[in-house]
Amino acid sequence: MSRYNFKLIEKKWQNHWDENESFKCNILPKKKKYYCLEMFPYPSGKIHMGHVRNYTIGDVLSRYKTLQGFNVLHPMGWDAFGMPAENAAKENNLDPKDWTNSNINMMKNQLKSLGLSIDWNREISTCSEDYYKHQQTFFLELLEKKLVYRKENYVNWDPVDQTVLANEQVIDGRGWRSGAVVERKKLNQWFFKISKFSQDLLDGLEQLNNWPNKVKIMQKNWIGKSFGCEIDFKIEGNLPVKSIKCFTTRPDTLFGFSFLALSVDHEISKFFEKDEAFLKFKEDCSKTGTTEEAIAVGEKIGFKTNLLAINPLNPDQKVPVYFANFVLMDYGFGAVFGCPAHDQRDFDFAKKYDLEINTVVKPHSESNDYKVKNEAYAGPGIIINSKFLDGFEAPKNSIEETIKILEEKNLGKKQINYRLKDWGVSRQRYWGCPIPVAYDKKGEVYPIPKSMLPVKLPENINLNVKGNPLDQLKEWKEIIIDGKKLTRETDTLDTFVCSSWYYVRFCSPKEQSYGYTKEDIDYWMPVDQYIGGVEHAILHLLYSRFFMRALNYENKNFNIFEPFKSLFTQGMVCHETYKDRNNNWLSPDEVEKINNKYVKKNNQNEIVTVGPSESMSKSKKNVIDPEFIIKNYGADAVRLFILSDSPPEKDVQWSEQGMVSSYKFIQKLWTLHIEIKKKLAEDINGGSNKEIDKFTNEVISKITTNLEKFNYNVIIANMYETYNFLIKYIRQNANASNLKDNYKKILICFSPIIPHFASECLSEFTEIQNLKWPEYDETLLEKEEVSFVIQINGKKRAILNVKKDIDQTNLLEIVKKDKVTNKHLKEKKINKIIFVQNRLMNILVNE
RNA sequence: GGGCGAAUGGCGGAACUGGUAGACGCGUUGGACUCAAAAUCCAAUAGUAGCAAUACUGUGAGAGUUCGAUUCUCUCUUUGCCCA
Repeated sequence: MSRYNFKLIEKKWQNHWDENESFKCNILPKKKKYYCLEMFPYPSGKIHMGHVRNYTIGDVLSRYKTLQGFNVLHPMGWDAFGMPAENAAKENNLDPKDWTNSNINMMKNQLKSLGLSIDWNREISTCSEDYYKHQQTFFLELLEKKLVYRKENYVNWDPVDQTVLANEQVIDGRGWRSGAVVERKKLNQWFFKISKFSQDLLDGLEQLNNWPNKVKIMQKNWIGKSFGCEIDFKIEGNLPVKSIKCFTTRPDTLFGFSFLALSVDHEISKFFEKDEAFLKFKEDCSKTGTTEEAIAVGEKIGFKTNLLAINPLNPDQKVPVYFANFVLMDYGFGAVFGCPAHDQRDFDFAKKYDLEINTVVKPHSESNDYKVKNEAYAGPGIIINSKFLDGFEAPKNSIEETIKILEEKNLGKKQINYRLKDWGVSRQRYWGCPIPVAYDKKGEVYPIPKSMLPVKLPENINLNVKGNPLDQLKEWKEIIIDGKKLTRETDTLDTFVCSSWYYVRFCSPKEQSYGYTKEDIDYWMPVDQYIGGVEHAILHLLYSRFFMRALNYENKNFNIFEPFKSLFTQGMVCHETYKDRNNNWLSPDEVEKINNKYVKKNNQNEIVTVGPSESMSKSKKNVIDPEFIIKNYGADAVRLFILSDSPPEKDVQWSEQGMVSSYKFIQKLWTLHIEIKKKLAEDINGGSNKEIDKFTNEVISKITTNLEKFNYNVIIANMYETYNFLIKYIRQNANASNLKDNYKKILICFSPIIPHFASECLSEFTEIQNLKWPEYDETLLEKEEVSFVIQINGKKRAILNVKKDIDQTNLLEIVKKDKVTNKHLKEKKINKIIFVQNRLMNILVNE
C-alpha cells in the first residue's frame, strides 16, 4: 500500500494555490466580508513555533469562513522597522534594508510551506517607502489636529552609546549593551496625545464583547481612571511661594497630613538650583529609576525645605515640605500630601524622618482609639480623629463628602485623573520612519510640505557611529523650504506607530495617493477576528485603538473607532529546558533519553538536568525549528499537532511524541482513504444505511460548534473519533451506499486543519473550487434510544437504554425489573422521584 | 502588596444551560505479525477489593446550597499571568 507522500502532495497544492491565486480577494458588495488578521511578524530571520501556532489558528478560521461563503480577507505583512535590524547590520556591516528584505524572503517561503491561505497580493512591509510615506502624511495630519506635540521629557540616556534606552533596556541602572551607568536626561521629544482619548478609550472597552476580559481589565487599569481632588496648600516660609497644588485620591485622610512631598523637578526646585546639597540630592534621586516598581521598592529619601504647608481643613496644623524621590513630576502636579498612617510609601518616609503618624481611619473591627503601628492601613473603615469628618464610611462616602466640603470652602475641587500618559514616539535611531518635520535656528517647527513627502531614509550610510547615524549626515539634514534654510528632525518614529495602522493598509495595500480609501475601509473594516499574543494586550492594542480615533478625529471619514471587533490571544509554545553539568543550556537535539534518563548525545555518561517547561526562547536554547519539523513531517502534521494538545488560548507543550503521532495520523487517514476508494469501487449495489448519515451529521455538528468556539484541540479529537468510526465501519462489511457523500462532507470538515491532505483526497471526487461547508440537521441529532441514568438516593446505579421520550411511569416499571436497580429498591419505600426527560431519574428511598 | 485566571488518571486534556467524570491523544501493559527488530494491527488502562457480576473511593483542601456539584457560593492552599 502506498504511503502518503506529503512532500509531493503539499508542494502540489501550494503551487496550485499560488498559480490560481486562490486566496486573492476583492470587494464584492453583495457578499458578506470577513477580515481575519493575525499580528504580523517582525522579520527576524526565521519563523518560530509561536508563529506556526498563531498563523495556523488564523488559517483554520479563514479557511472555515471561506467555506461558509464569506469573502475573506486574510493578509500578511512585516513589522520591518526596529532595532534588531540596526544591530545586526552594525555587527555584520550590512545595510539594515538588505538584512530585513532577505529575512522577509526567507520567512515568506517558510510561511508558504505551512500552506497558509494568505492573499500575498496584499503583502506590505512597514520599512518600504510605499508604506511609511502614508505614515508621514498621518503624522502631519495629526500635527494639524494638534494630536501631536513636542515637549521636553526625561529619558534614560546611555552616555556611551549616545542613545535613549527604553525602561526595559536599563538593567540595574546600566545600559543593556554598553553597561554604562544610565543617566536621566531631558530631551525634546514628539508625543502623540493619546491622553486626550483616555475616557473614550475606556468607554470603548464596553463595546468589545468579543475581547478576552483580562485584556480589557489590563487596559482599564493601564488607563487608570481615578477620582480625586485637587487641593491648594497654603505655604509659609522664606521663599516667594504662596501655595502648592496637589492631586490626591484620598482627600478624606487630610487630618492625617504630616508632610508635603514634591518632585525634584517641581517648579519650586528653581529656588534651590544653587544649593549644593539639593543638587547632590537630586542626583541621588536620578539613580532610583523612574518605574513605579523601583519607587515602591526603593528607599524613600527626602530633602527638607524651610517651607511649611498648612492643612486646609485644619489651619492650625503646619507641616514640613520635602522634596522626595518617590514623587514624579508627571503624576498629578508633582506634589503629594503625605498621610503616613494610610499609605505605605508615606509611612516609610515618616518613619525615616521621624514625622507624625496620625491615624484617621480605623478598620470596622477596631475601636475608636485604634492606632496604626507597624505598617500603614489602606483598607476600608470609619473616619476617626477628623473632627467634622468623623464617622464617615471610608473610602465609600468619606471621599465624596470631603470633596464637597473642600469645594464649598473653595479650598479644592473634584478632579478626574488618568494614569495613561501621552505616547512618546521619538527614537534616536536610524532604522525607522523619519519624522517629517524640520526646524529653523530658533528651534521653530516646520512641517515638511506634503508635496515633498516621503522623507526618505538615506541608504548606504555608516551605522558604526555613536548616537543617531541620521544626526551625523549633514547633507541629508539640510533642507530648504520656501527659501528657508532648515534642519531636518533626525529622530525616527517608534515602531509601534507602524503597527498601529497596518490593518488599515491591508484594505488598500496598493493605493498610492493616501494610506487607505474610504471605499476599502467601509467594506473591510473592522477586523472581524484579530489573533495574537497576550503580550500585546496593552501597548499595541491600545495604540491601535488610539490611531483609529486619531485618524477619524475632527473629520469623520468613517464610522469605525474600534479596529478589532473580536480578539483572541493564543498561548505560547513551551519546551523543557536542559542543562549540562556545567550549568550551560543545552538544546533539545543535544539531549537524548535513554532508559528514562536524559543524557548528552555526544557523551552518554553525562546526565542532563531537566528544567521546567518554559516558553521557547533562544537564550534558553529550548527551541524547535519549524522548518526542520515541516521538512520531516509535513505542514499538515505540524498544523495538526500544534492545535491538538491544548486549547489555543493556553500554553502548549512541544512534544516530539505528539508530533510523531500527528504524522502517523495523517498516514492512517491516507490508509483509510485508500480503503474507502476500494470500497466505493467494489460495492455497486449497496442497500441503504442510515448509520453513516447519522454519524456524519453528528461530526459536522461537533466540528462546526467547536470551530465557532475556538475549541480547536477538541476538533482534533473529533477527527480521531471520525477516523475510528470510519475504519471500523468500512471493515465491518458495511455497504457503500451514502459513503461517498458523507466522506466528502467529512473531508471538507477536515480541510481547514489539514488543507493539503483534504484537497488531495477531495480532488479525486470533486472539483475543489467553490466547496461549501456542510450543514447539519438538528433533528437528525436526536436519537431513537437514549441512555437513561438511574440514580437511587443520588447514586448512579445503572444506565438503561430505553426509547426516547419514555415517561416516568413506564421507566419505573423497567427500573423495577432491572436486576441491579431492583436490588437497591427492594423493600424500600419510594419517597420521591426526580425525573429529567431523556436523561436521568433519581429515586429517593428510605434507607 | 493589588487585579485576573487556573488546579480533573502516569502525562496533555474532554465534559451542553447543575444531570453517565475521565471523550480524544500520548505513555504503559499484554497479544498478533516477524528468525528478530522497526512499522502496523488488536486488546486493556482512575484507584482499591474481587475470577467475575459488582461494591466502595475519587475532579487541590475544607465547608455550604441542592434530590444531584468538575460546574454555583464562602474560606484556605498551591500556581500562572498582569500591574506594582
